[in-house]
Amino acid sequence: MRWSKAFIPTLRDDPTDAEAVSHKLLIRAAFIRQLMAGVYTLLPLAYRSRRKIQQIIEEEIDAIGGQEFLFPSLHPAEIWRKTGRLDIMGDEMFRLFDRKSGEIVLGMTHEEIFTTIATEITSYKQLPQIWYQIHTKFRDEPRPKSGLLRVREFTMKDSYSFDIDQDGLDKAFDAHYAAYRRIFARIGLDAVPVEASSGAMGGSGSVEFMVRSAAGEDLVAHCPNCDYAANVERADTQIAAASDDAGPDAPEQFATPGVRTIEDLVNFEGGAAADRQIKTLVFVLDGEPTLILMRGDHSLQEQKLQDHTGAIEIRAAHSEEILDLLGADAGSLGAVGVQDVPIVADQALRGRTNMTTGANENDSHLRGVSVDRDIDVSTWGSLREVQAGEPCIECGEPIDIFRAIECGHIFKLGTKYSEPLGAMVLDENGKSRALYMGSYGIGLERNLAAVVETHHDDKGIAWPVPVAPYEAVVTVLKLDDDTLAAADSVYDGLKSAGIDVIIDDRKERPGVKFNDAELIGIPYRITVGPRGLAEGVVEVNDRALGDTDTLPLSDVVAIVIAKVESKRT
RNA sequence: CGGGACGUAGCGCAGCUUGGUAGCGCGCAUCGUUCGGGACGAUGAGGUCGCCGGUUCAAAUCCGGCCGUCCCGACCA
Repeated sequence: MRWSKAFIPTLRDDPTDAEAVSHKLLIRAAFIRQLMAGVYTLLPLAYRSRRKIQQIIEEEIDAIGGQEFLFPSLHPAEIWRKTGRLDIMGDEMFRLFDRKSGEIVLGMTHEEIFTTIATEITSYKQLPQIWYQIHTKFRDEPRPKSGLLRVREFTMKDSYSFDIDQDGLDKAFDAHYAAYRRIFARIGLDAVPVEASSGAMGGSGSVEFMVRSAAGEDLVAHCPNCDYAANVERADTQIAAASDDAGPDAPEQFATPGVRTIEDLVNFEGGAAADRQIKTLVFVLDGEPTLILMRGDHSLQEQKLQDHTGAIEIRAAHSEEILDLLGADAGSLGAVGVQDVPIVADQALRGRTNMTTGANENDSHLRGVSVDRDIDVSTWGSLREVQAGEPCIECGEPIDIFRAIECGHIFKLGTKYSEPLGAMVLDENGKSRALYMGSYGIGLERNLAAVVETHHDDKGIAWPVPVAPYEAVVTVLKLDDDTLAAADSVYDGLKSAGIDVIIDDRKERPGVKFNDAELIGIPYRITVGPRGLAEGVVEVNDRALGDTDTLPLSDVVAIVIAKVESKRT
């Protein structure tokens, strides 16, 4: 490619709004343009990089026996209704109607649709199968943000495994786990596998691949000692042994004027320490008001509550609903004596005695509450969010928590989709059995942005060679016949060796060319100028290291080829 | 869904308070000088001021509605 003919409209002004670094750089360096909220055009540079990510993914999924398909994005709503996910997905699913008023949805994932073809698997002899596609997904995110990191239309590699039993599923899952580790390593991402919640996907287990980054939207609990890692939506917590005194025979009500928060009650004369308080939250789970009880110093993890209860729609109750239900405002709520409302309690409250909680009367609390004696708990669960510094569930050492970008997610689905959709096969005994399925996803553009988040400096992007839009740029410093001829010989030599190379033949000053190449992040720059040519040399600059070597013109092609090939994965 | 801000040339912005027919920087075009780390001069092209309505002799500016975009929150009662 000749830069003078390429569409690379490099900008030099930053967008005003502070956002993810990758977003700013991808805009400034002419990789992407926004079309509307959460929808982006990939310009040629970005598309080149995305295709390389795609190529790596295809190689690795093919290597574990994957077969590539192309499924439609338009789905009949009916199929989603069959598995119940038309409702579960809610507003996140784009919906439209065709000319016959037929209800259509845009695919946000493809478990149902792949399963329509999987019904054609009829015998255990055809198993196992791994099927995948790389295609567009549509998700009407409530709040798209951070450029390519959270969007409404994006490309996903989604694969699905079909097996006769759990053992087969485990093998397919492990194969994907290994393939994903190779994919992220090749792309240049340091992705940590972590235990995760399965959320709306359902199933028995899942692992997310997390890349540490300040721009990430997920929080990962990680133990530096034993390497335990889990999304905080899922991370287990240790239960500290409590040594409460028995307290009185019955709760005692006492006046607490103006006390509204846990903190207030800690500081109130005759109040209680935070870990001796019961925090009462009101949530509406699928329309049903429910009390959630937490220890005063603990935070509810909503995803854990959702996973525990199986609720689809979950929200905090409004203040009027709370008043209506319990007769008091938030700040004075409690579960003592509450009979007609489900009560979900965190396991940290099990067996606790002599606790303090709200009395369901404004400006009034109860002390001497024994949980087992005084509260009619419906179910117990692990509901609280793990905090940095608390003991690791595996080894007891203090854990740390870091922000991360979810770059891949793999699920064991079991028969959740095959049963309602009738994807059955006959086993060796002629018995009909539902397929065991797994699903496995990687968001390509998010991975592209994650690479930029983790590979940049004050000059711009520094692409790893395997995903760089161009592996090398030949920068021509002066457009005279001799310099151009020398530069063209380098360019042709690299190109014919299969190097992705671009020649910067623009009529620009050298400084502009250097800065643009660095902003865009091309890994190797070969600088060809009259000054060097007089000595028979050119320069090779390494974008990531910042090093510059001076090399004989006659050797430079072979050396750059060797450099590039050593970095390809 | 709640709160806040913004929408003016390809991009980044000023002008609006106090209404009088639109400007700055970058970029773009032409010419000249320069040119191994974001050059300079001259000339020039480019705008339905988000959309609709209202007030007014007159609206980018004031009022109302709508649309769009961004940010914060979505919990700790």
